[in-house]
Amino acid sequence: MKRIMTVTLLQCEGVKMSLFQDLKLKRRKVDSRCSSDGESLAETSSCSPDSGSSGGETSSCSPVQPPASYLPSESPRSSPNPRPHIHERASPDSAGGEFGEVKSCLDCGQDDDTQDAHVFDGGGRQPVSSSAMPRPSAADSALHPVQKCEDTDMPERMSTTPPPPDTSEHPPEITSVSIGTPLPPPLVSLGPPLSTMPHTLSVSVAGLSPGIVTSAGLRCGPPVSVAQPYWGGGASRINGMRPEFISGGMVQPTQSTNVPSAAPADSSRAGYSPRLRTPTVIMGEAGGVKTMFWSTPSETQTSASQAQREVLTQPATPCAYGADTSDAVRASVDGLLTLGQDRRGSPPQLSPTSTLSLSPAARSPITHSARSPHTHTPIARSPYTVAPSSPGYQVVRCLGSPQSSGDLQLLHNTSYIHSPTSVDSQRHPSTPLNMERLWAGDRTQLPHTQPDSPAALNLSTVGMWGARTNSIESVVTAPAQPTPVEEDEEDQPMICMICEDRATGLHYGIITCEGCKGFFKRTVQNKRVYTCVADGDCEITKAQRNRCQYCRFQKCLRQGMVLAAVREDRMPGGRNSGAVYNLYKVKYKKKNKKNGQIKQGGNSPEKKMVLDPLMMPGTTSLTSPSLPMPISSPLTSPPITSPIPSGLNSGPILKAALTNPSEVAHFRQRLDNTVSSTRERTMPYPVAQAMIRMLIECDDFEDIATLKNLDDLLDHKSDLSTKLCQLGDSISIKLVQWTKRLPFYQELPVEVHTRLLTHKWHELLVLTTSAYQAIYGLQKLASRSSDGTEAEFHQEVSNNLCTLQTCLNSMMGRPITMDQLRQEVGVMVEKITHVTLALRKTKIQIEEYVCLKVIAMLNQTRSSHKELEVIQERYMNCLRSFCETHYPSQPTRYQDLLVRLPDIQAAAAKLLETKMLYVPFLLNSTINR
DNA sequence: CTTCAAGGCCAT
DNA sequence: ATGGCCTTGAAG
Repeated sequence: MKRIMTVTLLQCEGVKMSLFQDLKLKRRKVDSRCSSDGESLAETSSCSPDSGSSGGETSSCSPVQPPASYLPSESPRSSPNPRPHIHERASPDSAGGEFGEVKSCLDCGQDDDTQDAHVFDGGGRQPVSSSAMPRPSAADSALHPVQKCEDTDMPERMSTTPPPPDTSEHPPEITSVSIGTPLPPPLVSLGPPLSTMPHTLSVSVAGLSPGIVTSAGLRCGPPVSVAQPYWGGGASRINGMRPEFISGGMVQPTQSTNVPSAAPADSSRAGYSPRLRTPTVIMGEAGGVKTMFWSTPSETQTSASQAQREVLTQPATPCAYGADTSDAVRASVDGLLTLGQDRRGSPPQLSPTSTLSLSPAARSPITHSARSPHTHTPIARSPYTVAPSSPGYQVVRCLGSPQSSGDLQLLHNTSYIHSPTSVDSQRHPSTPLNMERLWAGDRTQLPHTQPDSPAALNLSTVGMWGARTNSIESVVTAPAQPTPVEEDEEDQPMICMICEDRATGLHYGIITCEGCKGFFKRTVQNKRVYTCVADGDCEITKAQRNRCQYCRFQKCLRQGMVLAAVREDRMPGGRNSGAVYNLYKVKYKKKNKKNGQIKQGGNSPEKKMVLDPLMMPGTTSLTSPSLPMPISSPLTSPPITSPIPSGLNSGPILKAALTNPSEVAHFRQRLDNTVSSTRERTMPYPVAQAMIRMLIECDDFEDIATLKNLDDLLDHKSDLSTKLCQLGDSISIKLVQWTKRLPFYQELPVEVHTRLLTHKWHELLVLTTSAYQAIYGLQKLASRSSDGTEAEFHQEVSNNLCTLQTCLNSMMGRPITMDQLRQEVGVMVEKITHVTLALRKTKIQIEEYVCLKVIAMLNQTRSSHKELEVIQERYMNCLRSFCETHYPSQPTRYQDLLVRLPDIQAAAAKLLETKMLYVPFLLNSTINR
């Protein structure tokens, strides 16, 4: 409680809520443990009737059945305060919302809903509500990091916003970066030193005019000078944001040679001339709002410093976080976007080379000529696009939330679904399921890592849904010929994916009947143990489903039913936590026949199932109006002959199951016929190899994953906030540089890159650092084998915490107890370690890492962007090609890698939550010590 | 408000 | 033990 109170002083509602949720979660975990224990006890003491069953229950156990647990139905419900469902893993999005959640004006606190619309509306337009956007001048900012309030002239400033720069001559550049990292409340308990982790780390990386390799010196923005004051009671925070969160080139360049951005700390003193108006990138997270955006030069700096000036002069408020912070963020965005970066409308005339030669990117050992922009595969011409029906595509589509961990598992399982015939589809040899071990916690025998926590879910279902979507899309894209399936989709009953009985909805992740739903629930709740008297491949149909519980349950798992969806606390009603529910939540999205027509001109009504919260229409790239030509069209290749990865797509079947049960068998047959042809659609390895090579060249792996100035960071005698600012600068700069070097950089508008980095930078961070640890960490720990066991995990976590403790002790100059550490960063370290170990176990290669990184970045959470999908598919195909070529004996390697993305998201979310961005770097950097 | 996926009830 | 039907309650 004390903690809550303390934090409340610093937080706005969003943050407070987060903390409360956190506490509730912890409480719930305790409860769950109790419940579990109680259940176990009950287990051993009685041979249970069904849960909550009052009468008529026999006490007979199921075959070879140990006593099943029995939790009196009234036990959890009799509680006056039933345990609420806590979202185990708050998604980054849900944590604080996106820009759209910003409610009030940065300066006056007035509501300003109008800002939402133009945050990322393509750029180039003047935000109607931009009057709220402070527009500091770069020079002012540089000279007067803290200035008086001048918010009264805001409207005027806005009205005088210069027109968008001529992008044909000077395309927007990413040269200035800020990382906003609001002080994490939990850090309060770690004491002042850590609390000096600045809200915002900023850096301006100036660039000269295109084509000129400039002094890419970095300037660590105001953070250094203003960091400290802002922590004291938040007096100097404006809306919870440190002023420097808006930054821009501010200082005169002190040199004209390249300054290695690899050492931002060293180069941070280098400044830039105000005349070198460069775009600003603001990246970070404030009050739950992730921020990262950049803008064109002049305005950026002007608005940045202006904003900073005003931010600094805002009256202190005890409620400095949350929406207000978001205001600042959005205000900045507005201001930045005011500059007009609509490259969509006016394609950049400059070569990417000239663009890339700007800023610190120029210091890259990689010459841009080596990555000629001309080698970029045009979006619309890429012949190597992954069909939305592909497993990887579906997997990634489902990665919107960090909770989607286990969801991908079905990618492996679906091979079963892919079986040739109706009968075969249910009968298959499989690894025997040891249910005793399963209930004891051994989830390894589950169809590829079905998660055992609510936070990690089974994606299989999602994948199938996605496939179904594809199927629907296939129909949709043939507007003139709506199929019968489409026509009476709504009237058709659903069929159970387990027994083909009439389904009643989505249960525990898949479409099932009430019977299979109940069966699965009882089995899990009571931890029943079944055995099969035959050979474990009994056919499960409506008529025979009760003949073999073992095979029925096995099929439940195989088809993707999620263990974690069965609530431990038996809380009725409501929705599952996002951690569980989002993974398989599906929605029908009916588009208005007239207004919601398919972009491509489809005339038929579209009934589309999308994954929520991704809310991605999931349409194929062909539906993108911006694409001059179709990429891979279901029209040209009917649904059934479309590239369906072998054994990995049950979409058509599910689609049929949901819409027209009579077609199920037919679909199965047709699916089977196409299985053999899927490989032929794989991207030729030489092509993939070339593309991967380009990615590797883009990625200065070690540079981005480690700290060059670790010793300096660990020296507590120097200003910690400065060092952290520098670290933040370094991170953001490297990410921006990486983005700009990407082969497809020019294929997307700047605002899209902005959005991507805004939402993904922390995931990229986790992936990079974890992959680095996975690849190089073990080399340093030669004695340790990577067996992926629990013991190894705990050992690794423990080691990492020790490492952190040592580092923090050194950084802060005072001891931090392990308890403190565990409390504040324990979960985060665990999650990161989990990712690291998983990647290590897979023995991830750098080729795979670079592909994953791009895939992760391009993964969309809410909106749909066809170009992104196309590019993402391209690299997914690359990855698959690489995996298939180099690891033919590991048919699931591709999926194994993709399934790490949800874990990465989860870890990244936690990283954001703790705001201790330096942690993974500390862990990485110590590898070499 | 509606939706819908949880859990519960209880006849079989 | 099963499964049809009901209640619940978070999410939208």
